[in-house]
Amino acid sequence: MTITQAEENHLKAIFKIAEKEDKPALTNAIAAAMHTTAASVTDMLKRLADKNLIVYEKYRGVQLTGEGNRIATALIRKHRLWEVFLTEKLGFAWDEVHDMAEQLEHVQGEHLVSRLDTFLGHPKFDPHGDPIPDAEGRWTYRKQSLLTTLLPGDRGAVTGVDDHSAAFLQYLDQLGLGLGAELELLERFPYDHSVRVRTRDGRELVLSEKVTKNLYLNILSDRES
Amino acid sequence: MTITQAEENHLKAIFKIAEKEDKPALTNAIAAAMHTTAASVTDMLKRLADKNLIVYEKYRGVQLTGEGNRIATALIRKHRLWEVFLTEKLGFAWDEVHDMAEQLEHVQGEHLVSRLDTFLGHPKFDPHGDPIPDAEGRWTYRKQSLLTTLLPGDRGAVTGVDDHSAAFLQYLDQLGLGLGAELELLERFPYDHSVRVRTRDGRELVLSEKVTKNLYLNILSDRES
DNA sequence: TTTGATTTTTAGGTTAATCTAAAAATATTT
DNA sequence: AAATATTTTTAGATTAACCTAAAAATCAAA
Repeated sequence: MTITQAEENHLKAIFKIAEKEDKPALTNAIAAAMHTTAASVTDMLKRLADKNLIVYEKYRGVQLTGEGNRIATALIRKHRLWEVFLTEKLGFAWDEVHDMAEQLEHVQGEHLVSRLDTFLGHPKFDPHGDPIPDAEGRWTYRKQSLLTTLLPGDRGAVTGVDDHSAAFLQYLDQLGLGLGAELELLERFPYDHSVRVRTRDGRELVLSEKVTKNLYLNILSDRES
Repeated sequence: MTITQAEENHLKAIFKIAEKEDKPALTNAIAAAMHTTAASVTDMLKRLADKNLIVYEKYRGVQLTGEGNRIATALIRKHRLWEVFLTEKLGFAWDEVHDMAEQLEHVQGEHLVSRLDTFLGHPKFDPHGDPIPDAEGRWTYRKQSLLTTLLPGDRGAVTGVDDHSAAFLQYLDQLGLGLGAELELLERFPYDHSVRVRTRDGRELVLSEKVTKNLYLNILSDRES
């Protein structure tokens, strides 16, 4: 049975929504993610259900079957590996690679993914810090916390972002807060939930709530006090 | 104006047919190259003519316009650069890369081709010895002759193939006649147009007409006699 | 718990890209 | 130059993937 690109993309969207919200994906949510309409999604859901890639109950949302899950995971794996290629090998910035990876992930070829993986040195995370599932679909987990959850004195290194927009990624670049950047939380401002931090090179920055809610860090040690 | 993948593929087929036959491409020839039907091609030709990518005269065949030519050339450039990537970087054999490159050539992205080109070191030929046009669409020419045209005593190095089938490429691998392999023509057999050659490492091979008609070499020196 | 709002589905298109079968044009051969 | 063969086009379908507008189902709230 052949799976089209549009079908693959819908499976990926369903996977991501179900993962984030931890419940069946709803038609509207999928439509928003795919930039299409609810009617188009309903159409597609029927097709995916016919192919046993999802379990679809009218008006109740959808869940991936084992096979649907496998396909979505493989697609995410390919997407993220190509993102690593584009940044590491071709020198693109982390805010430029999404659209290209979106196309590259659909390229089919015996051994293509595994050879790409080997060529890249079996990376575990993509340029945005998102984990890359292995060939068997296993995920690498790690402790990371939103910057909102840190307390004054806590230090951490940037491990990922929640907002993947080019605007946010470029802003982080401007601030010198790429993946791996270390910072210490100096102060929290309850008024607007902004925070003051100190970077490794001694710069002090004030980060808005919008930033702190979208930045993940792994905590390096307890607060110094 | 958007150009679809199917349209791009037809332009490429038209380019290759017109180049090889040195005259307008005919409907049937395009259909054969695209593995579709004459009726489908006629349909597509109308669409391409509407977009001013070809000059189409009913029953008379088609030629590319300047813009059509530009698109076809860019596509061939991308295809061949990706083939270099797949062989040089991912370790695929020259008979395995065509189908993947066929998909990769359609991936769109600002600077993607130029960065790939740079990453690969601006290769001038693909893994089959076919020239890679530069960013401005300029081709690299070089002298090469079909093995059929060599005379006893002539020596040459393999520069390319006419038949790109996996079967032929694999057979050449078996014979140790990859790109760059050197050989000397020892003897021609008029009966079946086969030839006897000696390879660099002293092996003697008899090559059928089917092989000699599909193998290009650059002649290294005049015959020794 | 009925009413109003929201979400989802259905009904009925559209477009690109294909197809087959039949008609028309061109080419070939006697 | 007719007759025949071949090629090409037209006519009419089909399928995937979308769309809008209207109907139906579910949810929220007075």
